[in-house]
Amino acid sequence: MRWSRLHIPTLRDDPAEAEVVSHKLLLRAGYIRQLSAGLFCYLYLAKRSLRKIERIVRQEMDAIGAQEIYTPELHPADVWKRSGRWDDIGSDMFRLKDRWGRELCLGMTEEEVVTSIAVGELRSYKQLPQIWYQIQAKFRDEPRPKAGLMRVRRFTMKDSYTFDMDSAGLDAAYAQHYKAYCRIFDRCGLDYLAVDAHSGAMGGSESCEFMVPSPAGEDWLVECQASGYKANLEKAVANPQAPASPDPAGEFVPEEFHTPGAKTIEEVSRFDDLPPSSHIKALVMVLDGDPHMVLLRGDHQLSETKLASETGCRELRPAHPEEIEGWLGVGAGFVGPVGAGKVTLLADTALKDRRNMICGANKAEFHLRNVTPGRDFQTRFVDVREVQDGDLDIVSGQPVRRVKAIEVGHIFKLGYKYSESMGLSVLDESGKAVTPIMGSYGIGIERILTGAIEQNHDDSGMVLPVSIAPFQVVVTPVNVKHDEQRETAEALHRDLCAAGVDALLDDRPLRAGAKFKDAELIGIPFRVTVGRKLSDGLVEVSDRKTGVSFDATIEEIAKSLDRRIIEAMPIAKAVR
RNA sequence: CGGGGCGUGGCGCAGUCUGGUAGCGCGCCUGCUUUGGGAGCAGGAAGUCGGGGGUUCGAAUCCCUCCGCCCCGACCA
Repeated sequence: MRWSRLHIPTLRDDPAEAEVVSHKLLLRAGYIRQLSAGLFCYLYLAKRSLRKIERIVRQEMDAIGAQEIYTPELHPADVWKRSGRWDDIGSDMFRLKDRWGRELCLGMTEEEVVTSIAVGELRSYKQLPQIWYQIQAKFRDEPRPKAGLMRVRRFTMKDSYTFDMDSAGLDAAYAQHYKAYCRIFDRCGLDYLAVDAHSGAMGGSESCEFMVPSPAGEDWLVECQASGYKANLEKAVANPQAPASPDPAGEFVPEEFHTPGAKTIEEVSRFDDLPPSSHIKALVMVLDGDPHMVLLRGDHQLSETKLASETGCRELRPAHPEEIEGWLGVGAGFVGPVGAGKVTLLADTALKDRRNMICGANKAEFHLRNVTPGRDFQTRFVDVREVQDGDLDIVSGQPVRRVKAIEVGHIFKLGYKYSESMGLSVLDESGKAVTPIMGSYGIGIERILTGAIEQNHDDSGMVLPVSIAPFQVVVTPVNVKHDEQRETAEALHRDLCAAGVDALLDDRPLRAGAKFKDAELIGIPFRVTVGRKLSDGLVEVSDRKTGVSFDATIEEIAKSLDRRIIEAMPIAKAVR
């Protein structure tokens, strides 16, 4: 391709609306343009790069025997009603009506559609297992699209679905996907982690997220290097650090003390000289309409995700101030478990075996000291605490740390949720109807590009892995008016393309500096400069990542570049 | 949905407080010079100042209203 004929609108300045690196660079390098909040147009470079990512994904999916299919992005409401998710999913789903008033939605995931196909097609155990996948647009009406391609309302997803006769079959399909995903992310040059994850609205028993550590990420994962433990913060477990001061020994009776104006743990601890870890934090939450008081150690944070999965509730929110007043007769700052009346108590496991703690007295301006869980109030103990930096790993006892990351893939063991609700069944060897067990597996195609940019950039621009860069090589004649330089560059470019190298010819009539800057900005891994050394029969090859350059003769260049590209190509490593 | 910010040629911004008919840098076009790290000179094109309404002799500027975008929070498969 000749750069002079391409539309690659690079910008010198960072667009004002971009905050995160990948967003800035995608705009500046002329990869994307925004159409509206969370909606982006992909220009030529982005499209090329995404196509390369998709190609890797296809190769690895095909390699595990998955079959590529396509289903429409527009779904009739009917299939979603059959699984129950038409009502379960709220305003995240784009819903619309056709001219007859029939309800439709834009697909945000395809379990329902794929299962409905399976219902019509699969009859016999002989047809199983099946792995179906597609690479297709998904739509989510995000409350807040942000950070360029990171969180958008339309994105490209590789989603696959497996159907098996039994859980051993599902385990195998899940393991196959796990391995394929590792190979995909390795080959895309990502530094990633596979973490234990929460299944959320997808349902199912087990799930694993593929996370790319990056400060720009929106998810947290928890990792212990000593034991290799890795989990999404929503699911992570660890032992809390010991309380900052030991509980007072002895059998004391709860006793009120005056704490005027002290509503937060911080403020109350000024009255009692005890650290937050000696306090009980009481949060009034509404779970499916019912009042609950969730008790945590004063220095701990509630994980709403854990609370939801521990209680199995569908809807969860903090109580409004008026509700708290109504149920407990006092404002939020002074509520506590002792004498909480009809409000259901739930305590975090970190409060088990603690004694003589501080908590709200359910009386304005008063707190209680010497409160011992299990003696002064009865409750169920559940793990609803968000893991903190420095907590101790369950297995190794070593500290864990929290890391920000971008989710690029997620694999789920779905179980029977969709096959059962939608009536999928096949006959087994004995002629008995059996409900197949399903799995579902997703990859965010654009997030691979985003993650790669976040992890690979410098002050000059993107430094893309050669496997997903829009071009592998750019051939740059320093001065196109110089006939010999121009002709040599054109010939080189032709030879490279003929040799299977994905090369771009920068034949624009610009000064060399401007061309170098642009090539660096858009992240082409190698540059061949045809310039003054041509009189000695030499051209210069420079490596975008290291900045290192070397001279090569024109005769050798195709071969030596080919070798460099192969060496630089990220390869699938051993499965982690 | 709550809080904050912004909206002026393609991009980045000034001008708004204090009303007087739009400016700077980059980019773009033409010519000449230049040509290995975002060239120089000369000439030029390009703006419903987000939309609508109002106040005023006069509105980018003041008032009302609507829209859009970004950030924080809530939410999130």
